[in-house]
Amino acid sequence: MKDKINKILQLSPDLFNSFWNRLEPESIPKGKYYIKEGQYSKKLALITKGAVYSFYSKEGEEIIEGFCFEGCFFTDYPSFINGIPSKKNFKAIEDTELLVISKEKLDGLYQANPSYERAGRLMAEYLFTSWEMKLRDSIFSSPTERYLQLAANRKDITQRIPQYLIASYLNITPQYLSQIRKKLAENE
Amino acid sequence: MKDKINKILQLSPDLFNSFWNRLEPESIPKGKYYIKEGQYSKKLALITKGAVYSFYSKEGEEIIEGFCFEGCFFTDYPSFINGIPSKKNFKAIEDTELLVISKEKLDGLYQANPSYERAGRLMAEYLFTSWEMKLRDSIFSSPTERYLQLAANRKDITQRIPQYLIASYLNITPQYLSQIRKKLAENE
DNA sequence: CTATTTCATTCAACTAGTTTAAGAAACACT
DNA sequence: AGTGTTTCTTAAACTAGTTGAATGAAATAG
Repeated sequence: MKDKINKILQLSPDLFNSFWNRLEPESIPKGKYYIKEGQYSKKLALITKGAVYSFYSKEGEEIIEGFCFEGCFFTDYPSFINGIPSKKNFKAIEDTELLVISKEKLDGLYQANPSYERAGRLMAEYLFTSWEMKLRDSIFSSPTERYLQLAANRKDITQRIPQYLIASYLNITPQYLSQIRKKLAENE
Repeated sequence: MKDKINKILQLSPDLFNSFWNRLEPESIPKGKYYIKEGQYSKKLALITKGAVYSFYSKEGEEIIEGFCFEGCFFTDYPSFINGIPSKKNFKAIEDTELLVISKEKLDGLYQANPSYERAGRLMAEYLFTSWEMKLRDSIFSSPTERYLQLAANRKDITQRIPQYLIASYLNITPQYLSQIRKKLAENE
């Protein structure tokens, strides 16, 4: 996992370890919130075990934005970066173990060594470009197509996550997802 | 305009000027492409005059992602950052004047001074967070609501941009936008 | 200043996705 | 095991948004 992460950050082994040693363990029990909308997200969290999903709430409904599994960093970036209240929520799907670093400590690293500045830039660029791809995908493809892609490329999601959450992620009702699955099964 | 830009980049006056002096003028005539999908986007461009829009093409249709006006930086970021072919197009809506910097020169700056590294990070973070807001907006609001927001907050768009492009931006057909406008006008 | 193309509107028929409501299946808990 | 709870499926009625075709208005070219 460390290797996978440093592929993005491109830090020297020493600097990477120094970053890693500043991470502190936390845990979230299944079904519990880690961040609620309105709160300030002051920590960057890495999942070492478990799964978390992020969602907006609209009229009591959860509108799921994404899922995070082992090896994935998450935080509410607008809140973390700009110090504004978070507009979304993060909740554990399973019992989850984290390694976290506070905004202050991270800023400390940025100032301590330009390599961290660079790592921060690479991270933001990485997030930004993956974001673009997600947006493109959601514009381009119908729910059926997106479900097919998910089933093909993201077994981690389709196998670990209940269907009504997947429906919310695809931005459709569970009933409609059921209908899609039925049609796909018929055409086998 | 310079002030507005350096509010994001947070460079010292000297470093900002040094960056600014590396920019080179280019121009795009109305209706012409600046980047076509499949090409490599190797420059970051700032609009000093005119307007540009970016779009994906799907079965011959243009699906508009966004508009850029004076003071706005644009490039295909995934292509620019990761050196992959661009998946979208950029075309001038009006005769447009640019200031551009190549990826190589920008990387040169990053290496020359950590302040640029920091500016790059701030830029990527800024883009990333505005992206999130755009995505949230498009998930949350109906086309009618989004049109109302546009009409209220983005006169630059509704006044300068033809309606069929706005429809594409809202991800609806021009016919439906017409219908929306009619209904809104009736309820005045 | 007319001819041509491009843009905006209207309408009717259609399709994709929602809603409501009900039953079936899986799960959790003494 | 059996009972309550949560998840998944099915179906019918509905709504939002599309398609296609026709019409008029505006911009552009020659």
